[in-house]
Amino acid sequence: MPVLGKTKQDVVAEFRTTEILEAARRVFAEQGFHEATVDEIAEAAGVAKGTVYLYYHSKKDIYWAALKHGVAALYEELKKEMDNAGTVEAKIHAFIATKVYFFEQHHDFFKIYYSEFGNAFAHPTQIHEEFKELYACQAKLLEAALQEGIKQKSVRNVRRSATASAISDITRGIITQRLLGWLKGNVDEEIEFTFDLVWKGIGNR
Amino acid sequence: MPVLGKTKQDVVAEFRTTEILEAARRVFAEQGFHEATVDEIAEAAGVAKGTVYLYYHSKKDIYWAALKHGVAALYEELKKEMDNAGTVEAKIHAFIATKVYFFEQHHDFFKIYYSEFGNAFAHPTQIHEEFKELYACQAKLLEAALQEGIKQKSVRNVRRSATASAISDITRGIITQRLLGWLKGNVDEEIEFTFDLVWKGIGNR
Amino acid sequence: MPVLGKTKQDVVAEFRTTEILEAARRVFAEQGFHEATVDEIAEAAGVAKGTVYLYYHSKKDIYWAALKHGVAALYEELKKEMDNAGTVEAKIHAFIATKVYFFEQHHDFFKIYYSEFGNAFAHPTQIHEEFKELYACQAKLLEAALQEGIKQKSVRNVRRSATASAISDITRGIITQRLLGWLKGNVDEEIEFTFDLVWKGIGNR
Amino acid sequence: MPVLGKTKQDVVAEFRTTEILEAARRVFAEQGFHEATVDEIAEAAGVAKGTVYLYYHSKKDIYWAALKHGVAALYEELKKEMDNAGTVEAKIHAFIATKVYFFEQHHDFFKIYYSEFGNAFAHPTQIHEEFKELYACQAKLLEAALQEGIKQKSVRNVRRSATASAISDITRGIITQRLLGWLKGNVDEEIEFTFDLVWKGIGNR
DNA sequence: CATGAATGAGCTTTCATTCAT
DNA sequence: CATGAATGAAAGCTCATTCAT
Repeated sequence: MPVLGKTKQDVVAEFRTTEILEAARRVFAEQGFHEATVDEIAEAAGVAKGTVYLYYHSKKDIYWAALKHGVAALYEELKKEMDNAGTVEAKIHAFIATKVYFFEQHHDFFKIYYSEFGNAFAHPTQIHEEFKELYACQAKLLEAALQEGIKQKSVRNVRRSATASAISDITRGIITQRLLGWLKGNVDEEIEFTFDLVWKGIGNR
Repeated sequence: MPVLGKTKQDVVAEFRTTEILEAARRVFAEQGFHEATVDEIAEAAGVAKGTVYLYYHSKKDIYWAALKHGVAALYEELKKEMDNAGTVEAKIHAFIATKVYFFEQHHDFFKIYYSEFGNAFAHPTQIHEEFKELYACQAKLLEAALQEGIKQKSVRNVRRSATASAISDITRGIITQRLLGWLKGNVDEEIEFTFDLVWKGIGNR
Repeated sequence: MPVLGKTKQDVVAEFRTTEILEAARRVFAEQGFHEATVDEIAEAAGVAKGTVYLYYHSKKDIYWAALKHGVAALYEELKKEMDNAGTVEAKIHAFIATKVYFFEQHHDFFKIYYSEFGNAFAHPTQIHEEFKELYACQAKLLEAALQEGIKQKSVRNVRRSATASAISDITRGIITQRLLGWLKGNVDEEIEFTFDLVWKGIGNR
Repeated sequence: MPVLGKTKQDVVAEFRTTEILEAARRVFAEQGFHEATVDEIAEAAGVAKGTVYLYYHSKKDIYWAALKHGVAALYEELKKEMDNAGTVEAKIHAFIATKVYFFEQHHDFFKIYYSEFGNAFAHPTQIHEEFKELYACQAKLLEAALQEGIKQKSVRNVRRSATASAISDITRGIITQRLLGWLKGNVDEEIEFTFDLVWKGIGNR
């Protein structure tokens, strides 16, 4: 029966997993972790509550899976776009633009992503260790670009780690404000402005 | 009986209020809003559960009071330090330094402060409108400094609002990383580095 | 100091007791026993909560005192009016009329009085034994009148106890309906109608 | 799977609903609405507390359901018996007898039923509006009979509404006294006596 | 006597999780 | 595999009662 490495059951299982994960993202984003109920997630996924527990051990598990899934997707996109960019300048621009665009398209996910930072303080459990690692991967992309720029003298000899964080923070700031409705206007303008600020801050001369 | 405007009862009431508020800050910081129980707060404050409700109407009330109290204190300090600073450059430096120092001394509060942003997305209720306003006051301090700088030509003609946010975001980033233990080292160095980055980014020439 | 058998303290105590009792009647009538709080009663009486407990042992105590006080007053009035009435017919008329008038003037009390019957089923404790006795006194007034009527042959040889109850029940029915607003109109008409019904029912020929 | 219009689940659900309702009736009757706890009802029904909430939204809901259920059953019986009675005299006799018998068999329910009147004064909320309507249905049965009697001249031209209430009140009085243990004896005698009183009161000549 | 701050038992309701079908 | 009825621990909040002042 198993053909091409995937049985019919595997396919169904994958389908269910994805279905539930996407439902979870929507629900968690709308309600937050605590206000969301497993019932709601199940309903949104079109399955019974018990079925959810066949694929995930607990509510926290679902949350963590949704978070991980999104972070991985973001990372993939960031990596792809930065690799495609030729110059260091272009790479940093790509980082900012890609992240902003990504979250513009996944508001739901950003809410989860962001609030995880908040929770990370509260419960520095193992779950957050993993989150930290995923987050660190993103930073490494930026750090590598900065390193390259410093070598080429196009970037001042800034502390890479701290600078990478700063860029991430500003970028997140833009998204935050757009989601809260404090910043309404053209996204591209926002991106250009931010990049300009950053580049002036770190560029040589 | 009432001497100096304060009766003994006023003193006790104030004592209790403060006691509970500080306990709440600790507990909320450790556990987050939802995980924290009123029982825990009461115990931490050394009073019975019912007593907590004599001074605050609900769990949310306590949380909001703790948040407001801290934000107000931060604002006062920011205002004082920025007013004392002579030049625009000094004002912006003061903003960054004061905020970092403040949270270095009030880790508990930062956790609450920060996670409030996370919640703000999920439930844009009235409580968050008020939070937004308090937060906006901080931004105004920075915007005013930037405006002055632009007039004096010491600052490029950047968009004040967005720039103010960017500065706030970077600053918060530093604190975040220090709290998460991702950034261990001399605070002052961190501050100088950040200020340098910012000033290079926005300064003329 | 004690003059005329009453010290100043006795006077104050009596004043407090009455004050609290009347406040209790109002509050219990408005909110029912369980919804009413001792705080409300104290406030309505213009004293502190602790003071209430100086004069009554418990919330139930207050309730019971309010009930007893009212029932006693009603009994006094019934007895007076029935004694003043010359004929048996007049006595029975007086019973109905006096009771209706009494409750017209003491709506508050009726609510308490009435609901006590409801509670009497639920908790046939000692408190209700006493209530039963007080209630029985009223019945005896009627039974005596009926007995007299039977002797004089103006009343059929009905079973006195059951008939007395029936008269009480109809009378209470009128008041109930007036309080619930199901019966709006002239009270006197209502009384006459009821008396007519009763007298036809029990009268000879 | 669904056979005869009822699936197995429907049967179970109906069973639970009934089970809980009957348990509720017992507990409410014994303790009264406020003293009764949902825990007790659950235990009496042999289910966990959470299960109760699967079938009823709130404690009030359960109470109201129990009340409605009983009132409806009483109405059905009254209607059936009165319809079966040929003469007006028989109809009125049927009303009294049926009501007394019904409550003799459902003491629990009477306690709830009765105390609802008490509560109706205190909180004239929507729930009591509905109760009033159900109660009014009973009155209409009697009024119709009286109307017929008046037409046939077997009944004096009494005010139907007030008379119907009076009959209800006396009937309730009998039950009350039997439940309180103030009246021990043959039920039928009691019924006959009451009917006699009523019929003498309203009958022509 | 009078006060009212403090207490803590007790209540309703929710919901993550389990498991028999 | 899928279901959803059943569970029961846990939490926020109230309020009768006490007692130090």
